[in-house]
Amino acid sequence: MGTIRDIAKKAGVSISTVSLVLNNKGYVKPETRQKIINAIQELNYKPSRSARKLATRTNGNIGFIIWESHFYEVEMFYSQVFLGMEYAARRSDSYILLTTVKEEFDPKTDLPRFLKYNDVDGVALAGRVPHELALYLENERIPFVLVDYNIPGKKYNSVQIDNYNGANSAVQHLIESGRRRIGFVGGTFFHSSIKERYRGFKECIEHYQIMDADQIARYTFVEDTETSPAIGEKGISSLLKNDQKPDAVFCCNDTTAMGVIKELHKRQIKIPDDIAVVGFDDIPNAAYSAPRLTTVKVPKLVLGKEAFNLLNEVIENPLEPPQTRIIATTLVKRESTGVEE
Amino acid sequence: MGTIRDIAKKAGVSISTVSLVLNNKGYVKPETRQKIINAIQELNYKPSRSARKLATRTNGNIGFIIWESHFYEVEMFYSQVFLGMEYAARRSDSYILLTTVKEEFDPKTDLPRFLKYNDVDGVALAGRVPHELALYLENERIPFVLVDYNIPGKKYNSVQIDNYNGANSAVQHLIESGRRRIGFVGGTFFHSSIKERYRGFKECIEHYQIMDADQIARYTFVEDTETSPAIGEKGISSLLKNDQKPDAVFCCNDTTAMGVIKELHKRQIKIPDDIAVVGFDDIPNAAYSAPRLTTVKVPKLVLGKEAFNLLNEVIENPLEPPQTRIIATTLVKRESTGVEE
DNA sequence: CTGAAAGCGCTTACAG
DNA sequence: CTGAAAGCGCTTACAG
Repeated sequence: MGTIRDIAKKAGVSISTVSLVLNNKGYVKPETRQKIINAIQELNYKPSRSARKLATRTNGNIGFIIWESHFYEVEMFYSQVFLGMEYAARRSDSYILLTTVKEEFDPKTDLPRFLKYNDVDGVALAGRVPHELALYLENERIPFVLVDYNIPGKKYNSVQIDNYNGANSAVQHLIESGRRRIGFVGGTFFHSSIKERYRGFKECIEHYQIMDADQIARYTFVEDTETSPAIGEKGISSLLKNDQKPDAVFCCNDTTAMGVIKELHKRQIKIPDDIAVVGFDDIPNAAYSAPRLTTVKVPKLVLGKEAFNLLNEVIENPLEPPQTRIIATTLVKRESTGVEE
Repeated sequence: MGTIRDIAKKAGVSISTVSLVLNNKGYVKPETRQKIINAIQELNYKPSRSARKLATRTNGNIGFIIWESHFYEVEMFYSQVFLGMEYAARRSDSYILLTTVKEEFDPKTDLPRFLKYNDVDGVALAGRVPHELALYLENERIPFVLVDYNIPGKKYNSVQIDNYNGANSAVQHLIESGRRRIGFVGGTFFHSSIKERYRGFKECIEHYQIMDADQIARYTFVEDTETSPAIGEKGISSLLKNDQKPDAVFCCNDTTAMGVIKELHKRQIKIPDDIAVVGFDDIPNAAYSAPRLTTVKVPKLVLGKEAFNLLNEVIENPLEPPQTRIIATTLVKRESTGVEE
């Protein structure tokens, strides 16, 4: 491989000059630059990352932390977010170190090793994470951003999905296609994103005045657990106990919607003829379920990319006030609402 | 944070001695060691990774490469393998750099940046990967291991699932529970693991002599594409055209089995009463499908851990002949074969 | 058992 | 426009 010194010798210049062209700094005479570039190519030279990082006193690494349980789940949501960050990182010279933390988290013993050994310039926290971890990062003044999550009562840098408007557009779509008794099925509001989706649902209905407060309440099913198909099954079963069956259901996410669909099948209730179903997320399965699921698509790669950009800004400029970046969603119309595009 | 020099000063020793205790090398008088340890704790000192890596001329990083399409798929298989590696890495001082490559791959333009810049000591290739990539690594003498894949005609270091015995035990289980016309549904044999599963299936049937070669052929459905539920649906539909319906199906993986189950439901064929179904992998869904799926469990975390261990051995000892490590599977009996444990 | 010194391969003022 | 020199924070023979 060789070192910068070999290049300098071969090109007949000093290592300072080589370093300048390596980093595209200062002004180097074109011929000199060319000689150096040639030498680099001939010797297939790659600068040592460690040496460079040592000299510049940076790490060039970014941490990506996710709940362990999310990694065991079926949904690929956070893998996609990671991939979005990784894509963005490819254009920089940083690497992303991915690791998990457990639900029960104590900074004293459970700190990811890149934090313990100070090997990252900043951290992205994906989805729900232990609050102790965020507090630790805040105290240690380690730059970080939350992705698709926020912590009540705290103002941190974060990248969020536009849950409110996403839900709003989904419900509007239902109303416009003639639905008048629209139910909601969801998991714990501990995730603010789900709370926001509910708000989007509720306010859209209020805006169009198709149901009164009492009806909304009767057509709302929320269980205080992590979302799952099981919630969907229970939820729709519960809504069906109303005297008048709902003619549409907005589910807090696709996973839940899958449960709803399963239960409706079981009861031989036709989708979308009897009841339309809408999800949120656009998981891979949504396009392949029977019927194919209308859903609010969350651009996960964009989420990751924005998280990367924001994090780097925070690293550059740690003293700026925290900001929130909102990522827009798009409604994907499929069979489950009967108006596939 | 401070540097090693601050510790030396505080403890009243030289930096050499601090380095010795940091690395647990040589012999340091207990009192001296204690003084140093105290200083480290008081100053909350963390050695600089870059400086250490520069001095030792190592990277301390390992690359993990996976097909991009695998990342978009529903299955979490390789995420789990990655997690197994990450767990193992936690006990060492290395980081794992995860990235993807596209299906059409040209080393000249598509090389992961950690290879381009020489930032890893070795690489794990997870699942099917471009052969050009493996050849590149071989030529460049970069240590690598294949995980759950191998390249025909090449002898590389690899960690493999015991597909043959896994399939064998699954089919044996079917035979022992009285099944006599056992079908096979699978995707492309390009993946040697699927070929091996088929071999395990076939040889088990031959061993028990429950079907002759002709029958085996008639009850085998293989489509030369990547596995998917769609293959399962098509496959079982095809097998059902036999005069005598099969009374069991061994699917090349759970994803395929899900398609089989779906199609059987549609045709109102009872599982396991009419037809028993077995999968392979034990994806999260397998335990929640209706009926719950009997399957061959692949210990993904172990796979990752062994890959990490083997890779490190290869890095230490690059000249050893390539080895293959086989990871055992276990049969998980559930409703779909009627003998849940 | 411990210290002084050289070296790892870069970057970055500072001269000129 | 380019070079000499110091420095980043470690490790590692080598003395003693």
